[in-house]
Amino acid sequence: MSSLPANLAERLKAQGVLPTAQRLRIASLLLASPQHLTAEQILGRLREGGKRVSKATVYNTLNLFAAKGVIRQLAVNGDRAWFDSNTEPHYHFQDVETGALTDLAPQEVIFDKLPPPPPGTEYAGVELFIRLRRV
Amino acid sequence: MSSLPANLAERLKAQGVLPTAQRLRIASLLLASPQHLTAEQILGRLREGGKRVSKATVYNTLNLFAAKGVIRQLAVNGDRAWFDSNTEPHYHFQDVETGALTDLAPQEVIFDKLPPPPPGTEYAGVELFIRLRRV
DNA sequence: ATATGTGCAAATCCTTTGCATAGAA
DNA sequence: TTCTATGCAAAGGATTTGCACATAT
Repeated sequence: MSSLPANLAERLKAQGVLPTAQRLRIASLLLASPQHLTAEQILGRLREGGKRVSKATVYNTLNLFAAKGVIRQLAVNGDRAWFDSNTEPHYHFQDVETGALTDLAPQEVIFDKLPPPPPGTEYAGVELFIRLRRV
Repeated sequence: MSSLPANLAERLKAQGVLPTAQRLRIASLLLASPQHLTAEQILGRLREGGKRVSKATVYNTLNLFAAKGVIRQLAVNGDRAWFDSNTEPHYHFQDVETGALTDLAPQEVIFDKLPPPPPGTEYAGVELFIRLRRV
């Protein structure tokens, strides 16, 4: 419904990103479906696919995409960053052991009460992680 | 109300932590009040106070404390870990720019609906970060 | 005694950066 | 051309680890 490869270049341009070959490769990989990938995973998959992309470009591109709102960067585990292809408001389950993330549709979480932003501030986003342990 | 220095050794023992001199120093610093500190901040304050503690011991101790439930480790910003002296259920405001954390009392957030844990899993905790931007 | 903790420096892991080359406008 | 992107290797910063010495039971 959103980003067929053919539209990708347009989509990137619309979000202020010059659509180069490497950026299109990274975008088509990550935006193919709702998913959470690390930089290393993305680099690995590109190289499996025979694509030549440097680690620096992967990081540069992911940071650029996150800054332009093409993807969302999740800082969950402290150790490494996860990049989420879903930029719509939503929440996450997180496996305590592996750190793996699963999307939660926004309607699965309803807040009855949230604190107002303190004076001089405004909401910039709500991050909700429900940690799960296997039993 | 909770951990006067005199009780600290008992408290650590009760939670399965051998109360050594370094551990007591770190505990009395961090548990003195509800706060969020990084490992580097803790190391710095101990050394300002003329205490001799190695970086490795600070990290070892913080990890041990977190594993034993003496403190809570927050993985928010991706770059460095924050250690929270408050182990009671509660949530956080987070400054988007600095990453600084502020406690939210649990009664300030009320969930009307939360998803059930998927089969084979159970809740291990709920992390809620409300990101704030200065205006 | 015997197990556990501590300190130091080196090692590791993720991410960023400097700089020369390649590509886009 | 002129500006921006890419690749490579080196640098950077937080955290962990190996090992000898010190401390706890």
